[in-house]
Parts: sequence; structure tokens; C-alpha cells
Amino acid sequence: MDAVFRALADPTRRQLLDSLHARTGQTLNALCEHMDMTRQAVTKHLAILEEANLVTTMRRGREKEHYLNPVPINEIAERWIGKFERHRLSALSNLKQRLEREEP
Amino acid sequence: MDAVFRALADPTRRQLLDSLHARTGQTLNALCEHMDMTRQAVTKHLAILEEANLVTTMRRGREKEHYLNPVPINEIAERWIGKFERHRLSALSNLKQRLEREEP
DNA sequence: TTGACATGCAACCAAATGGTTGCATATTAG
DNA sequence: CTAATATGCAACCATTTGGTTGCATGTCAA
Repeated sequence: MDAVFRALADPTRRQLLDSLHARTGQTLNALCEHMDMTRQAVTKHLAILEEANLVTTMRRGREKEHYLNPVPINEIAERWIGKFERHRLSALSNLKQRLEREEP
Repeated sequence: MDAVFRALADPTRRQLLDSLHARTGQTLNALCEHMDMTRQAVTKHLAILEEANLVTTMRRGREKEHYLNPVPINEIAERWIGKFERHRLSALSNLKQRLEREEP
């Protein structure tokens, strides 16, 4: 889970996920075309996304295809974000009470 | 939005959010007691959480109270994670089709 | 077979990050 | 008032991060 959060922290990597979201199965060179950096830099970002299991790859001959795996994002949504979401309404009412107590 | 993702990337900061989730309005010293680092380090983390608008503060005398703000997390869930969530089922079926095509 | 193409690996570098220590300031309690 | 308490500010440091360049390897096409 930590790897997923860290992977999502970088805008370049989120852009790569977006690109794969638009069209999954893209090759490394295809992904590089939208990016303003060297192929090697993109490779490093993809490695981090793979490490976090957000991207899976498949070698086809001399090309490497990249597929988006949305499962870790979904897990974060359910196990982590959901907790704060469930807390949201009560937090708002607590805030209201606090403000009323603070400024009489 | 980038600030939120970057703020969530660090496990210490997520722990601070957890702590505030359990009990919002904690003072700086109270938050420090659960952490295994100096007060100044915690202050820096809290500043990043404030920057991302995940934590709001209120000065009460010589103390500073920290309140959890779940709104940015909710926005990420809705605007960003939701996109991939909506894509999940179709992605799975695409994967299935691909595997069937790959391994005849 | 050979050259072009797609990717991999490694060394290197600047900047950001996460932490520390030391001291300053402000508020409250006695 | 004064001392203890709560926080703020700044300099400094090691490590990580995000990027580069250079070269190596593997695969396809002519």
C-alpha cells in the first residue's frame, strides 16, 4: 500500500496511468511520445508503477506492452479513503459545534 | 491536487491523518507523543498536510489545535479514483480477451 | 546475415526530502 | 514577575528522487 501511495505521488506517473487508462497495452516507445523526457526516465517511472502493481507488462518480441491494473487503486479507495469518507459528515458537524463553542 | 497526492505519499503523514481521524483537534505536542521523531520533524509534516489543505489549524493561546479536513481526500476519490474505478470492469474483460488471444 | 529498432543496465548529477540541533518567541501558571 | 511550557524559525546534513548520458543486448526485416 505504501508503494502505491508513493507511486501516485508523482505527476509524471499519474500521467502515465492516464495514458494507459486512455489506451492500455501501449509499448514503451508509445508511452514516451507523450512525455517530455528521455526514454530512460520513463522506464524508471514505469518500474515504480510496476513495483506498486499498478502496471503489468508483457513482452511481445522486442516490444514491451504495458497494461493498467486498477486493482491497487481500488483497494486504496476501499480500505483507506473509505474510512475518511465515512468520517466526513460527522467531522463537519463537529466542526460546526466547535465553531459555535469558540465564537459566542 | 498534486499537493494532496504528495502529502499522502509519506507514511508518517498518513499516520498523522490517522491520529487526527481518531481524535481531531489534537495539539502539536499531543500528536508528537505517538511519533518517533522530534517535534520539529512533525511540525514539517503537519505544514505539508496544511499546504495540501488536509489539516486546518486553530491557535488557542499558546497551543495549536489540528483538525482533519477530509474534503481533499474526497475530491481525489471522486475526480480521480472514480475514473479508474469506472474503468475496472471493462479493463478486466479486456485482460481476459487479451490472455485468450495470447495463449491459444 | 546485417543493420535498424526496442529495450535494458549503470554511472553520474542536481535538487528535493526527511530528519536533526540550537535558539527565539509567546503564553500561561504560580 | 518569573519560570515553565508550547510553538516557531533557521541552518545544517544524509539520503532519496528524478533526470541525464553512454553503452549493451536482443529481435525483426531486408
